[in-house]
Amino acid sequence: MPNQPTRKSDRTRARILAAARELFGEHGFDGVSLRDIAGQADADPALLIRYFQSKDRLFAAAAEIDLRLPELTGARPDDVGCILAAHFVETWEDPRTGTGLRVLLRSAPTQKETAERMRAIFAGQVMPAIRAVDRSGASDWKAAIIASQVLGFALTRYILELPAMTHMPGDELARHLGRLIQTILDSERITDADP
Amino acid sequence: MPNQPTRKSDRTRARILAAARELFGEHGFDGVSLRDIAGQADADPALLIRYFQSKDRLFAAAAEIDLRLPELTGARPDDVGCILAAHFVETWEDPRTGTGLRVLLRSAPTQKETAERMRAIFAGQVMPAIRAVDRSGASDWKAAIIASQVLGFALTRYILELPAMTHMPGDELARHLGRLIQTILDSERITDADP
DNA sequence: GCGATATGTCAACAGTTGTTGAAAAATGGA
DNA sequence: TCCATTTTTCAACAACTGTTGACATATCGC
Repeated sequence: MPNQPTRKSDRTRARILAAARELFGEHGFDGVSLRDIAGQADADPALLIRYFQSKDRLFAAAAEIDLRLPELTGARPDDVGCILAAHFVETWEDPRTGTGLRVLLRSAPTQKETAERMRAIFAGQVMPAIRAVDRSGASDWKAAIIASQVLGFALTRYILELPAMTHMPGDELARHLGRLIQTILDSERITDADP
Repeated sequence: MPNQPTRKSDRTRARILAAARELFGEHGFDGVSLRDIAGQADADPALLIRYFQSKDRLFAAAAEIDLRLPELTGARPDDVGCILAAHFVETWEDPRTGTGLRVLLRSAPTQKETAERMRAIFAGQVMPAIRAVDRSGASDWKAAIIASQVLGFALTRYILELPAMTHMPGDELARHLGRLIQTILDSERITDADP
């Protein structure tokens, strides 16, 4: 039976992937061995290779994400910051999507390929979304600063876990971030003459 | 001769430390082996242990930093954001201080003790500095958000190296960041009634 | 029952890691 | 020169890594 709707191995494959996402998200690529993942998934280390070919490919599968940024073209310009911030908090708090993001952000600083993937996500998903709502000619620096804000919030709250950040309720966090994003979107390019 | 002004070994010790700072800052704790550092410092791997006892202690020595935040009590309130931002860019761009910061931020996501050290720096250096210039009762969340902004800038520019961030001139970066920090300092606490 | 295929287990490989202790070389004062 | 101390080198250790291939077990149509 080559391709039945649900094969026996698909469930263990999913178990392995779930364990990998959880451990990679908490300790990063180098902090987790295949035997660690195999132990958590109740599987043999050789199976991980059988199903995912290599540790890198397993990590790549665990780090697969889609930002699913909301459509912004129809939104009121003053609401864009709020919308983006709310979407950010939702995506990071929901384990189904947040775990993958944690995997990515946790390992990107020490894994060159992961950093490259984040750059690709920025160029392919974040920049187009900002361009769609920014009528000023050069919106690239706005996208970059917004990305730095969002990643700064994520880093301090979910990765470094600064107490002042983890203690903040999600909706308050969203309002702060929304305000800041809106500030960037509304601002003009800073020139040398600016104080 | 027990304690001459400059002993022979002090120079190789310094060479080892410099190599460690450079490599740890670029690849993180797990991405660098003692043999890598020894190779770069033209020394024997055993020497690193002899001088620093263990890899963890060597890393700790390489990650030793002091933010040296400027005295803000006398500054005009409207200038604080600009002052902090300028100090931030200087500290990160200067290799003497920037390398140590890179070591810290690169490894903090995967090294629990390094993350703990960053939390300590935040509590011991950043929060007091913000408290000194903020007259509103609760300035802790302001300090947390400012830290997230600063770390977001550092992460995207020096660690992930988003092109839109690395291409930005230092002074432009400082002006953007200064504006944002000032916005946070001037803002009031957000309540549920806030749109 | 049989045989084929899919699934899981086991032991072992070659390489790298941090760390150690003993031996060798360099250094400088007597 | 010889001696004592500092500085460096060398070889090896035990543990862990990703990965492999051979073997065992289960599953299911017939």
